[in-house]
Amino acid sequence: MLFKLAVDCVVLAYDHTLNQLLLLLTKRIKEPQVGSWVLPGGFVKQTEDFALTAQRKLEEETGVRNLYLEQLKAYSLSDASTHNRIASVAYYALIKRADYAPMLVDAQLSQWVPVAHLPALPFDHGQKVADALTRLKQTIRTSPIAFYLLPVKFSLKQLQQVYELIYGHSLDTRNFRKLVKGLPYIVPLGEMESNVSHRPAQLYEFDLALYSDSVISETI
Amino acid sequence: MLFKLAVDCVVLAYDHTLNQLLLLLTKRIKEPQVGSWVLPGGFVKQTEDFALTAQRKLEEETGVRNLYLEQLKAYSLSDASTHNRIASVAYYALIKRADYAPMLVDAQLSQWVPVAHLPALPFDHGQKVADALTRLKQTIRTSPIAFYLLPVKFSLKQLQQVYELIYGHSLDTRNFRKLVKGLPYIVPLGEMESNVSHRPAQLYEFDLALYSDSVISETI
DNA sequence: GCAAAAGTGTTCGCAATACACCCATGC
DNA sequence: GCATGGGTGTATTGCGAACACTTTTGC
Repeated sequence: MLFKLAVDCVVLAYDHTLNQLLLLLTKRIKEPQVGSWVLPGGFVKQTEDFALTAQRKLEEETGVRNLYLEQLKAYSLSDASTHNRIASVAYYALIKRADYAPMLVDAQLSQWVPVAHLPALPFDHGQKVADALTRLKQTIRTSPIAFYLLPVKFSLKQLQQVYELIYGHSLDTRNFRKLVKGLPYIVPLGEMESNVSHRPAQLYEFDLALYSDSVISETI
Repeated sequence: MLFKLAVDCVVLAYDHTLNQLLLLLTKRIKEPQVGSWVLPGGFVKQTEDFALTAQRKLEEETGVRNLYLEQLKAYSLSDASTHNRIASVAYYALIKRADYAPMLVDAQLSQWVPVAHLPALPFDHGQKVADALTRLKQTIRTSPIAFYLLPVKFSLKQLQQVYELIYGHSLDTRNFRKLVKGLPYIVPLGEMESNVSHRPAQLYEFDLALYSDSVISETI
């Protein structure tokens, strides 16, 4: 029994003006389900492993190279009617909104939709998105991946909002800031927000080297 | 590009006399690597989804029907030399040692090895075992799956040992027992251990219905 | 000066940790 | 009676949760 192997990507970004997590969808250009909005993805090629397929597809569709990419799991498509069945491996990716090259959105071949108001998706793509969000919730508790969604320079408010969106509930601002200030790898830049009609926020940066150090010292 | 799809199973059991987690290995009967010890598994058949393949293989090889089975992830085999490549989906399973029908062990076609002293495994099977143990560590923190490894009636000492083996470090007995006694779904039977040359231990049972109740009441 | 969001400390309760001795059985 | 593992309670500490006001900017 032989399979075609597809890779599907749940690509998430954070829009701080909307204060929403966004999911990237593309328009199908082949049967079945031509014209409907689905997860970006494609078939695994000769020399690729899955992760490479996912990376290639994402670079084609978003122009983004610096991203967080992690495999979710494999799904067997229920549609076992044909001779060559299709199986798919789902990945989820976190990208910075600003890095996204919008050529495909302009051509109406892709769009961002808020995960809070997802349309029904064909195939098992709805399930994959749900699984990705569950995984993200778990992973963000133990791993500093929020920074893949945020601009390089961000305010603590933005950081908090990302956590609130992913957890699905609000956090206490004072407790959150207390916690963050205890982390050596989230470093305040001298810089402030500008052009806001209220008190400007201090900007911060995630320092990967300091994070690695802190992980090592915990392990010892 | 077409693939053959294999399923590999990391099957774990607990032996309380050895106080070890055991991994099930089978002897390969085909090239490549004939005669070496590998994870049990097989190819996905026409009408099956992966989980079904895993279940079928496990029943063939262990005779066990009541088990915990969860997908780990998909692996692309690096050996991309041939025309039809092989991809594999790994599962991990927890079974009760006593349920295992030992016909294959007797025939020297399979064996149990302590996970603490694993031999090097061919292909990427070593990686799969490592990934399974990592996943198990995470899952056991939030989900009562230790009971799939234990006999129906078990002592608190046995339960503690399972947690210690999976976590990889020892736990404080008094604190552990205090915690367990606070759980409504771990119920003491009147019964005691027998034929032990020391004070016999109280036996306990995991009550799934009570567990479900407690999960629901937490959610409300 | 007013609207709007940034920023800041203290208290409380609970859960995790550390720790040492008596008990019941088989031989 | 002794060897072996079963079984028990208390005190301390650290961490997460709750909570309200002042500050800085643009207009």
